[in-house]
Amino acid sequence: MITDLLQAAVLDALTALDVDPIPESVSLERPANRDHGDWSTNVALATAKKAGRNPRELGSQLVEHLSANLPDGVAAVEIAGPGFVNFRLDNSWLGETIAATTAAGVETFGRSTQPIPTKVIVEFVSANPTGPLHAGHARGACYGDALARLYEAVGFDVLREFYVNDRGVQMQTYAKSLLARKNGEEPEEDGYKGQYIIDWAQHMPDGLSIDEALEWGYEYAIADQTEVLGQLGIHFDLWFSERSMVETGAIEASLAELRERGVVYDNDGAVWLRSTDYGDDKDRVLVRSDGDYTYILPDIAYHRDKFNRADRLVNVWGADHHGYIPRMKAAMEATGHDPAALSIPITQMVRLMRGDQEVKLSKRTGEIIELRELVDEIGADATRFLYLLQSVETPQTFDLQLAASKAMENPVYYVQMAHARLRSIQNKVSEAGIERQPLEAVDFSVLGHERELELLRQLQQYGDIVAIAAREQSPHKVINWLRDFAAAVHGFYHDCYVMGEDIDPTLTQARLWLVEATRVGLVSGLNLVGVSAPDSM
RNA sequence: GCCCUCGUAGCUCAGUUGGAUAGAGCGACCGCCUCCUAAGCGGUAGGCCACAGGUUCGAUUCCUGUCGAGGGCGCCA
Repeated sequence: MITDLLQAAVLDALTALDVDPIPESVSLERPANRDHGDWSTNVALATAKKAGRNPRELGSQLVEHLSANLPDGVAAVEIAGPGFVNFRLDNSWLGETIAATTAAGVETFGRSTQPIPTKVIVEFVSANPTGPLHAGHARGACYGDALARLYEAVGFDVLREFYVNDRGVQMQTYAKSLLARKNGEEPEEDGYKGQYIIDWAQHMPDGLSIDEALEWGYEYAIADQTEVLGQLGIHFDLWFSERSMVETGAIEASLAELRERGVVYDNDGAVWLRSTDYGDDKDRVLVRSDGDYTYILPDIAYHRDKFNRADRLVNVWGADHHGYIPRMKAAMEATGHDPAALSIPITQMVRLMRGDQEVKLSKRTGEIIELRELVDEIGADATRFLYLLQSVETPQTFDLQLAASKAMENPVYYVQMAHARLRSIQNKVSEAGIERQPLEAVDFSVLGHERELELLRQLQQYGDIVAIAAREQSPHKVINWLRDFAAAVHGFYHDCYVMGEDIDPTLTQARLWLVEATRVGLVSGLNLVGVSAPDSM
């Protein structure tokens, strides 16, 4: 890697200049402004004070030393600003980047080649099995799956899990509501009143008992949720049943363990977790005075189970659950687990708009918009891409009109069109009877157009972007890269013709390889966010 | 009242462990098709990075406070 080379060269120079102390690491970054070269280090600024030197002066000395001993691939070293040292590369990296990218291919480009022996469980969606998924679940669904893909890309061993709250009063209520509708009656006061209950009840067999209705409704809801998630290309490795932990005794085992650790106590006939000892603002009831569990005890049991199977846990929760993070972390600490091994990204709320108009309810049912309606209206690719468009930490405004638009103003079409154009070039060239020659036979020194350089610069950055996106749990960074990269593709497409009367065959070959490398990058990025790369549009 | 998240262009949002002149898309205005899809490309205008302090060579970024927005504070899940 060029960065290793540069770091070593800078450290050598610092030693030669008797800088003391020598910094532990030399940070290299890509300057935002291209006039500042290809790579830049602030090492002179960072070390000057400790070493009792003037930053700008130290920088100049570094430049002098480095210029006299130019590292391979470096064309020039310059001093700038308060003491930045900037590196300008020669053009040898162009061909190298193309070769590396195409050799890696879409499956491995930008991804870690070495598996990390760490098991990560990403739990997301985890909606109640009492109805269809609605639009509010979409952000967590798209985010959770993209996060899982990112973790896989950097080498983790990843499991996707859906925690099914199939125990508790809501299941009874759900079953009663189904039965009521089956009999043509209104559900009781606090029952489920949605249109979907009426629709689903019609499919339910006659004469079911409440337990049978519960089982039937449970299966039906899970099947429905699985289907719509499948439309989005989201599949879970495990649908973990809360109820199963009653049967296996896992819940009682967890409670016994908590008692053993002395972190629970009895009061008012209930069993309490002493969570205030671990940073929570209140102690929490684990077992109610009527003997039933609150949600938190099964939750603890579930996390205990997960920690037995994995090293790191990631729970994707909606903003309405953020208040539960402290108690969950407290519970983990109380059970002897490292709270830092559990991370809980929160997805902020989404406002659905149709143009200027806020969309609160479904036109069809007059109720909360189902995820299925959303996917039917705008498609799976747009749903995934647009929900990932921005950081989940910030509330999102989602415009359905824009999402359904088949014009370039729609970011997902803009990016997919970039891929279609690359394919189009390849097809045209192929139709003209031109074959891409072996890499070794191609002269990449003919490349150098600003559009070409921009594509290659972005390809070079992609691996870093993936690593940062995974580390920061921010798939939207991949989306941003894709948008920038697509812009570079459209610019190249516009200004740099691959084939034509006035295009030298040597240039055609070099650009043909560049097109393929670019395509690999684009497809790899789209795969990471679960969006398709169509060959034509 | 307490807790969490957030506040950047007219709108929707980026901003990579604190770096150089804060970016992109949309909208507005102005250009570019004899040529692999103009479903595109280029340019111009548009900013007190909510506000006030602090930390330091340097703060949109870190800390504190104020104001504003959203969410949460059950023996519901």
